[in-house]
Amino acid sequence: MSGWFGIARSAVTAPTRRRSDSLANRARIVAAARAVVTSDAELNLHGIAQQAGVGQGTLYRHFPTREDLLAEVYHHEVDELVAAAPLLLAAHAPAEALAQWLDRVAKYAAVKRGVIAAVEAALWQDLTTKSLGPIGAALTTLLDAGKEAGTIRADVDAEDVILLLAALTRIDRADYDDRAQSLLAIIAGGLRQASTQR
Amino acid sequence: MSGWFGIARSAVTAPTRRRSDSLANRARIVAAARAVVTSDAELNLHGIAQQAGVGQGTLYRHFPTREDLLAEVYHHEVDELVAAAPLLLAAHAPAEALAQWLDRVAKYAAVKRGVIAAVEAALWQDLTTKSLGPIGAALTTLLDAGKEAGTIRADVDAEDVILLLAALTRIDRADYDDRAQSLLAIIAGGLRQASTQR
DNA sequence: ACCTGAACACCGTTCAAGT
DNA sequence: ACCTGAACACCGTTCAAGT
Repeated sequence: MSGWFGIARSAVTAPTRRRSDSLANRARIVAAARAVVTSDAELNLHGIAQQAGVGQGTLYRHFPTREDLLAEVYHHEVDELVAAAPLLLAAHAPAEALAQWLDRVAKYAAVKRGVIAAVEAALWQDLTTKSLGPIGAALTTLLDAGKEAGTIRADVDAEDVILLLAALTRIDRADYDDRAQSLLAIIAGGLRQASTQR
Repeated sequence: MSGWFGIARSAVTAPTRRRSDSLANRARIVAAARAVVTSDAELNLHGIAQQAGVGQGTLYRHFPTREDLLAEVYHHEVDELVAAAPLLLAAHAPAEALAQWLDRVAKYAAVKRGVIAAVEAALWQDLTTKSLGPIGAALTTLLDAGKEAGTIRADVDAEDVILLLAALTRIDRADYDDRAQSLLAIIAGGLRQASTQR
């Protein structure tokens, strides 16, 4: 279910058998990063390496960019979002399914701001590869269904939505709930095809 | 015309008479920053100080944060945007005026990405002061007119729009024109009150 | 009153040496 | 094959000394 689209999550794990210390280090790095991100905020790479008890070089070997690390930390959250798309589509009309999916993204983002960063990271990672990545694919599914139904604008794509979603990151923690809802309402509304209008 | 709303642009220029070398330094710093921003990108503060021929401390004295500096560099652009709002409102229906104003923002952003950063900076600067700043005021004027006419959602405000506009910064230079238009269409559409719909 | 620039702190990145 | 950690580069920020 989580591998709903056949895209490799991380090319870092090579086909060759890996040494056990390497795997252990990788796990400790991810655990340390998750702890930092979950607690308050701001992960700095030196600190992560130290808390994980590995050298900086080791961190780099496993995760060349901060995005790679974040993507791994939010592995599960991303999977859940990806899995939710077809389920929502089965239960609701496309435009409504999309709105609910966006809502779910906002909920994740409320708990952990990094989720959005990870969502972005997942996209940027793959943008060079021309493929959009699992999150992009999930979004595309939702958008396409709506376009076919005539309730979503034909001239928008997943990248548009992800770019706009990045705004959630900048909201002040204090008034996140209200403002996130505002932004999502604007985005969801803007994606709708005003077929009955005018 | 530019001071259409009685908000001081910069509190750095104190009421007391300033020394001429101070003024000259300030001008040179702004000129250097403008040159850097206009040419390609990435302004680093050490470099600006060096190109301006002043010490780092001097740069700091004049512009405590990078945002302060950017805001000054884009002084004129911000003024023009602010001045455009009432003119557009006089010539078009509110929702249309808003759409055109957003379009103008995108045009500025196309030439110089920093404009958006400055727009954001201008807002963030003043967010602590509770006032929204000139750009926020201009946007509020546009939104309010639309709300009164019943063509703009009543539950959105200037900060929502500015948060979403920040997405323009992240667009790849290569496909800026197309994608900026997409994003603006979504934003403008999402701000509209779907009064005739449903 | 304002300026200079050495110095500090922080953080991402690399690489020679180790096992 | 993988790891370590000193070292480098970069950049924002501060501050003692100068005029």
